[in-house]
Amino acid sequence: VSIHAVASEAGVSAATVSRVFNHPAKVSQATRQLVEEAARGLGYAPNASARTLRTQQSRMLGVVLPTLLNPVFAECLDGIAQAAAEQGWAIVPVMTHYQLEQEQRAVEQLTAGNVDGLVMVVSNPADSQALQRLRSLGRPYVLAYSRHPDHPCVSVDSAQAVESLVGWLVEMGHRRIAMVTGQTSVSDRAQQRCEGFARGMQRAGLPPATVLQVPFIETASVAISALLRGRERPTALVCSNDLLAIRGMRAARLAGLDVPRDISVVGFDGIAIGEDLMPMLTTITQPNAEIGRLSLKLLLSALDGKVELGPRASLSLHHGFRAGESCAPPLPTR
Amino acid sequence: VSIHAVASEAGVSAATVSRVFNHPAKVSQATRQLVEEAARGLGYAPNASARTLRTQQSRMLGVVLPTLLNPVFAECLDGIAQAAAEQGWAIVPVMTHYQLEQEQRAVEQLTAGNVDGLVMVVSNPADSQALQRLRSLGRPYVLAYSRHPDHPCVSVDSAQAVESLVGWLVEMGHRRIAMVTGQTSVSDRAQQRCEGFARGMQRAGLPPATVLQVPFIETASVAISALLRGRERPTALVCSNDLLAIRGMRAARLAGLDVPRDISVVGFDGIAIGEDLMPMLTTITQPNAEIGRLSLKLLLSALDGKVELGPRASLSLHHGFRAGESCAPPLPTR
DNA sequence: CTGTTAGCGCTTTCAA
DNA sequence: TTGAAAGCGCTAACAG
Repeated sequence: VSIHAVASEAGVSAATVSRVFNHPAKVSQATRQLVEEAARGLGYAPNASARTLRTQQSRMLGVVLPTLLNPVFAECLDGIAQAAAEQGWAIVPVMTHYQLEQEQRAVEQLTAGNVDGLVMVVSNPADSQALQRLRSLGRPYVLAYSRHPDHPCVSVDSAQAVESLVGWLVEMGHRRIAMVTGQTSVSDRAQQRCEGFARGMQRAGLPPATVLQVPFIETASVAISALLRGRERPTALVCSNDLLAIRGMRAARLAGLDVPRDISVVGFDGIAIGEDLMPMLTTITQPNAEIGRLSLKLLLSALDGKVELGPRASLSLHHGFRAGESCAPPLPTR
Repeated sequence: VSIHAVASEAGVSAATVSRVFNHPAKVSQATRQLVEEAARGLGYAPNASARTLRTQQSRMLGVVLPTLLNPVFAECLDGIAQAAAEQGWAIVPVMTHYQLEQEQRAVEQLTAGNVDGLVMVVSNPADSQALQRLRSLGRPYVLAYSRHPDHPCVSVDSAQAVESLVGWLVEMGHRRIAMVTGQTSVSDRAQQRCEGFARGMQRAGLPPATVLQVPFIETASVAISALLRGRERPTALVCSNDLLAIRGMRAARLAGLDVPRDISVVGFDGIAIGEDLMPMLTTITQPNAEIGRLSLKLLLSALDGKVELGPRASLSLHHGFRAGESCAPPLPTR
């Protein structure tokens, strides 16, 4: 059922039907009602591809993200989807599983697929050719979580967050604090968090501390256990994300340590499930859904021409802190 | 850069360029190479909407699901996305947040948006007009997780799973077993699980037991605490999903009970994070990613004409069981 | 306020 | 094996 069916049903031209849907004010009251009725009667809905072909606007946005298996990104995509739905846009998500090459392919696929813009979730500006490509194509895009002077980003200041967190732990009495992180070479966010950690330790006048890097999530528990079994083990563990922190808590318990009595654990991200744990995970929270929502809104503003999508458009959001139950002052040393 | 640009660059007609991309065998070796080179040189990629308009095939699939905030659905969508990417299809997810009305809208939006088919995740055949609509439109669709004799479904037999689970608990020594579930009126899966629970209890010769319904996730902890504070409290809690089970464990601990010593807790779904908890969550596992993957593949087979999408196409998968650490024999009564 | 017309980029007969 | 031509459904000048 096409626009012509509606047109002839209503006894008007296709152009008029089109106007009723796109510029209702340009059509007389009477004609409009006539057309609307005909459309309803036939169950007509404008054909999206025809409209896209004609207007060069698909009202679809691509979202490139590593995985949905980390709740951070699920929460973020949820925010993106919500904002998109509100504005009548559709989203097309593509998962890269942290593979640069897949990110590349995703961007290629999405741009060929006529999306009007993209949200790149945790893309790494340092080594992503995908971003270059987008720029050279002139496709509007926004980076979520990343921070970079050359791109429009929506993020929180992780480094500062971790730095102040370290201060908080020190105030609580901790001295031997270790950092656990994923591969810093592939994640600029992990890097920033480590940097914040280093700054925090330095500012507290403490010596540079252990930074345990666990490349694969599967081996995290093992590595953390080893760290905890050592003598002079840390009294607090700062983890670069919540999933790692949760594994850290498990590793600690398996090593016979009580959290938080024997060891404090802190995460980063603020995924919802952390609140339901026992002990509730202490963590730096990011407004994940909000980051998604705002990334999308920023993108839409740009498509509206309301905003120029340069680095100056970047948004820096506030992080939060969930006190939780996984931290406590260290036991007095005997 | 359109097909004509490539055509004139290569000194052939647009039709030939089209053939090179769609039916390479119909073009001579020489011409093909010529065209391929020209296309590469110009960075040409066929315009998706034009192609869709012409062929009436968008290579896009809609996915309607309640939320990404429950890892079950995130895992499922991950599977869907993976299968789609493998076959070169794009997906357009829409979240309903369990609102029937939004489900309706989602289907309307997606069909108008020219998706070639849809995966409906946990749609409730009993009260979803959206499914009727899809059927009357003749749009292919597959239900994930649902079980219904009139629709093509990909699911596991929850009732049977819970029934056997109850048997396992009874064998372990439990007699006072309670079920905790979300609103059964809106979820046919919750209903099935409760039914399996009832059957299991009956089969064990135990009296019909408490079934605690917690409509809102926020209030789950409160309700569960109340249940656990009662005298003659249950020694085991069967929860209709993992999120509920995790909250249940927290509620138990807050009530001063040790899991599993004082109370056993079992979940349903097999979300990944359950494995990292302390104690590791005992649960009936569903192959969530696989359910997504297979739903999508079934849909694609139907679009290929390889399969007729009737109820006979439904797939029943095996559930699994993760022994975990959240269950133990009940303490001997003094 | 409404209709006519042209064309978005592509695929597919049909004819050569 | 290739090209010419028509048309998928829609929108936006433009003219009336």
